[in-house]
Amino acid sequence: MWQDNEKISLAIVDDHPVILHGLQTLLKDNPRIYIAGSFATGADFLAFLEKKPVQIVLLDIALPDIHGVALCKKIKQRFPTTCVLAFSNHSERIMIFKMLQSGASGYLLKNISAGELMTCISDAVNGQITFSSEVKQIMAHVTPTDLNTLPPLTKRERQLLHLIADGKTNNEIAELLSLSVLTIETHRKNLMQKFGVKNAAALIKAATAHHLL
Amino acid sequence: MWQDNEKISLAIVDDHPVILHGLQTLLKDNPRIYIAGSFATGADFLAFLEKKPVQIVLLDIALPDIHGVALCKKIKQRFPTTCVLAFSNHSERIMIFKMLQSGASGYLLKNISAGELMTCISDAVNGQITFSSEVKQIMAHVTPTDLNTLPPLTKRERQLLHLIADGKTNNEIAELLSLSVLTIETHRKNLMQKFGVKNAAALIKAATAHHLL
DNA sequence: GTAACAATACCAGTATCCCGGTATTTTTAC
DNA sequence: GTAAAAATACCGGGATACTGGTATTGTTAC
Repeated sequence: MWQDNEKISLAIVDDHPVILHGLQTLLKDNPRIYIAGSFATGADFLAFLEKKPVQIVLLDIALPDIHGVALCKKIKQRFPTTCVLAFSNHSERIMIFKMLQSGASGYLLKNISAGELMTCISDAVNGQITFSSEVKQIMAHVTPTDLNTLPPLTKRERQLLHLIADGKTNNEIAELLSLSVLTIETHRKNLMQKFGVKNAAALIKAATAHHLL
Repeated sequence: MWQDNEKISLAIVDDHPVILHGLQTLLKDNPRIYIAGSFATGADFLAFLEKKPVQIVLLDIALPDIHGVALCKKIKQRFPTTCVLAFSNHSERIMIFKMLQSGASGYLLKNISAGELMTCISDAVNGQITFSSEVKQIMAHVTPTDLNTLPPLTKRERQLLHLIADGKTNNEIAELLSLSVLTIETHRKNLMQKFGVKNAAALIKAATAHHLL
């Protein structure tokens, strides 16, 4: 258990002023927390960290300059003792695990309650992995889409995916790219194999589910 | 111009505690604003309005009990003088216009700055339609998808859409629904006509763009 | 009750796709 | 520099989809 008399030094990184103020309000009256700073960009926060490390940071994933996953990695590389708590609207399972994989100590959705927020912060500072209740539910419910890990697509395949989605026929695509129709057929075949589907309609649906269109 | 000495009476409806606190913090120090109440559900707010009308309400669109568009209509029906400012994360053009259509005085995205928020509130109270800067941009950029208004689909067509997206062939669908293959072909043909596409792949893409899958 | 629409069904012909292979040439990565 | 991966290309045949019609029978809405 965390027992120190000192306050927990905490930083907030979020480019939404409303969220920023909300978090500050919820946290500033807490006697155990000291808000070391609030930042709207990843660069600002990294620069600050160099001068003044903090114990824990509430990190939005959608930042203007850098993706939350990348920022989290950077933070943990340079400051392994700083706890990163993802604080986001993204409720996709894959996002949660990407953040954890990148060293985050937990994942909170922005609809978290004040009480829960406090619990999660102290859990994280005490070295535990922690989640808001909704996140726990998301993690518990695996959908088939979550499971089927897609083999990586090649550039050509991604390109074809878009053309197929636009309703282009193999012939049209072949002409457009100055390739043999047979080549296009091969690519289309490989795409369907990778997605585990048996026609173009299902291919487009699956690709959409994987945020590839 | 709004000139009254009295403060603007304002309510907030949002089920995210962090957002709620953020708005309160940003607004409570403003001498021109009186926060009449904060609510997490549409029902709570409607009940409150009956007792104590407010001049303006900041309304989240994603509420647990009722959709923002429906709530806005109800508010404007019973209390036409109450200004509704949509306050949301939804950045889709169609959403903006649905809210305006339902009587909203403006649309703000949650990444709004403190200054902008104040400007928008006074604009709305002064009877003007108002938007946060990002919303203005969204409204200015029409995409083809926004324009093509889809003819309404029948029940059967919606059903077929899903089966086609799942990769089912006409034969499979016909068996599944105990219908003639020829009937399925007709439905599929009508679907493609309605969406203005010429094959199943494009159909699924278009349907997805219209949030129908 | 009647007009409009939805749902059903039919047909013939063509276009396109999908499957099962195999195989060569570039590119990329260590 | 060499091994792996990507991109290219080929083939035949069967399956499926798409086009362009028409037409009958429920079902709703005024």
